[in-house]
Amino acid sequence: MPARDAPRGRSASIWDVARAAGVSQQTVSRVINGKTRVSEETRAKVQQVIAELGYRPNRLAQALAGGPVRSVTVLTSDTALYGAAATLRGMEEAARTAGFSVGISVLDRDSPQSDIALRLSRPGEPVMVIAFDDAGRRALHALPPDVPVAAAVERRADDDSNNADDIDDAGGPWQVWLDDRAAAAHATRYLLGLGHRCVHYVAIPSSTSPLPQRTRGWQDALRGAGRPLPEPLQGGWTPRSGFLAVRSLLTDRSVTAILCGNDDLALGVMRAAREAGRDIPGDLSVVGFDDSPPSAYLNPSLTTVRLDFEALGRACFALLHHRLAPRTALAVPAWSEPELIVRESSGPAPA
Amino acid sequence: MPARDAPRGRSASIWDVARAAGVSQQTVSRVINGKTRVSEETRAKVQQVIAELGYRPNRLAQALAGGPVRSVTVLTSDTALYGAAATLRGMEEAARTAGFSVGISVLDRDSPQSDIALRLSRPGEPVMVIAFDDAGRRALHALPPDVPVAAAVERRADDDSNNADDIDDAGGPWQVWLDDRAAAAHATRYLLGLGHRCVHYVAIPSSTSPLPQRTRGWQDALRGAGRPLPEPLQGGWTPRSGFLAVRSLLTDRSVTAILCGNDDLALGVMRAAREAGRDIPGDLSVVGFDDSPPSAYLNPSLTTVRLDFEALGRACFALLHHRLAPRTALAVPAWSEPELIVRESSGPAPA
DNA sequence: TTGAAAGCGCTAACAT
DNA sequence: ATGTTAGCGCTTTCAA
Repeated sequence: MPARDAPRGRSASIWDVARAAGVSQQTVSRVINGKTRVSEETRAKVQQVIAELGYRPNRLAQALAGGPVRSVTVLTSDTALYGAAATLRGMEEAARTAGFSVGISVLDRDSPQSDIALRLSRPGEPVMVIAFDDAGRRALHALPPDVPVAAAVERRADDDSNNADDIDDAGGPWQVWLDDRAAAAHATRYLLGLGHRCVHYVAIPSSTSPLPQRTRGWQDALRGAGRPLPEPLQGGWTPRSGFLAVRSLLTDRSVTAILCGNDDLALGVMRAAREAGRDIPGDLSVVGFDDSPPSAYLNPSLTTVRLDFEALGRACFALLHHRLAPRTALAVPAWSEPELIVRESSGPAPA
Repeated sequence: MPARDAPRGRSASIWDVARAAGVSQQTVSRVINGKTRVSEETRAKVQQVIAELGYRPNRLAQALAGGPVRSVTVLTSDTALYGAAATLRGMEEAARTAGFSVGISVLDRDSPQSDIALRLSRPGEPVMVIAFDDAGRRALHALPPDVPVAAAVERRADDDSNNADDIDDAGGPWQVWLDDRAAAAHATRYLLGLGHRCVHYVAIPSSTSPLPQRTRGWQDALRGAGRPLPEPLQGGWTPRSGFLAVRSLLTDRSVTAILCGNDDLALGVMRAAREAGRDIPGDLSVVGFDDSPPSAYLNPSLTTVRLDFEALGRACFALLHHRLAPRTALAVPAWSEPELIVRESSGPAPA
């Protein structure tokens, strides 16, 4: 066994452990990795030395030497948004539980796509993309082909659209999504069921063109009920954008129900309603999307669609994990279907 | 120059570039790192080949070979909380801008401290800790001594406490914090100035013992005004905990002003007030802490203390960066002082 | 200005 | 069951 110096300033390496334990460096490696080909006696001795020296394996070196992949980078575009933040939490938790270290890289609105590869710690580094919006989606497409990737996306893969522009399986089957479309339709039907003649919609910016899933679901329900389709109002991600989007609309008293692309928009809409002298839910019903944490405590509390972002994030990791190390069966944990949570902000249409 | 095979499946390495460019591997390294000792001609040639081959340096190998440190791991305990999430955003942005890759590891409520070192990708990996709460603080203490660390913490280093238990400079000077104490005092004085006899306080869980900064600031102001000090009410992090904490208190009509440890608590408090038939701000003033995004749009909109978490995160990285590579001067970007944002939820004491 | 050699800490393949 | 060897892709010496 080649002699190595004792640690001098630098922290203990696998060689230091090997020398102190009187075994080869390779045996230490076997112990670290839980391989079976080590006698109980030797294993115990090595682990004792590891504890004594405070040895911690260098994951960089492990990865470089071709060890199993134990790291993943998450690309996401705005962690200030509840959906992205919750999805990230789910991904991080699942990855950490599986022994992966998690890198995160936030996409600027206008970060050049050529940068994407440089955010990875090495060629071939596995990646998860939170691609609910356009920045995420562009990043997903800009990823080099040799990168193993799984993504949480907006649209469903089995979309029934005829629009060729909308067909896009660049991510292959390695995608997970929530059924926004059905959820939006369900929420809209709920409002129609309350007697509202029409339901207006304030849209979030979307990654899909021409029509995002939530917008489609809303249209599905209106069409199904034989109602006219008003133009969707274009909002952003913030309460302010919701506020601005509906301000003029609210002067029209025939508008009695508004579905919002997320809870923040709904917050702005409710504010605008208050300033317009509208009563919620007396003469205006407002429904949000996401069930972000404050929603249950707003005044009035917000009727909204609960989406299981955390479980979606966990499932996305499970998908990636399976892609990296296919085991017997692909076991992706299930996530809950979107669920309408009825609270105070919605009620029967005014007489 | 030793011959190497062309890339076969694996992506291009520095050797592939060297061979294709007809230079040594070392010269390619110089070009990558922007060293000056390369002729213009050679540099151009190498860069052209790099582009042709789609070569991307392997950051793992760079780090392993003793290159400059270009990665950092953030330890944080609950990214669902606005303060932690905003601080993380600031850290990530600053780090990415400086060319660092960012790892993130979320601390469980009861993750064993022995785990901490294993979350790092290598011994000596630099770390930032978001230590606003107890989990973060314990992680900060559990970090091995050879780890370069900077932390965003709750308490100020120059605390005037006499309690030895409270003195703790384990993190050394590599800490940044917001002046919670002064801010809480300011908010409390603001309420007293509106004519309120007393101000009650609903506390967030805290990393410092026995008394967290916000609680102290609140007490400072009450003492300064010669008012009695009610027991602080213990809340958690959620609206629900705020709701539960004050429910019984609100039956007492002499309670006219409540300061909350964060905006989520305030949300729950306002809900409880509504259910108790109290009018805000007519007969009850509520003030929050953090200025989280929804606050401006709540009903009523929330008077709160704005804290510049993102800038704090950026400053924390600047500190760490300087620690890793001391340059001429330590230039830590300034962050804003806490600022009271007066909105609709606070007003004069009832007659 | 450029090249060659050594080695970062580890794992895999092949010994024994 | 354990040891030896050869890299992983790069940066640092040191030489030319």
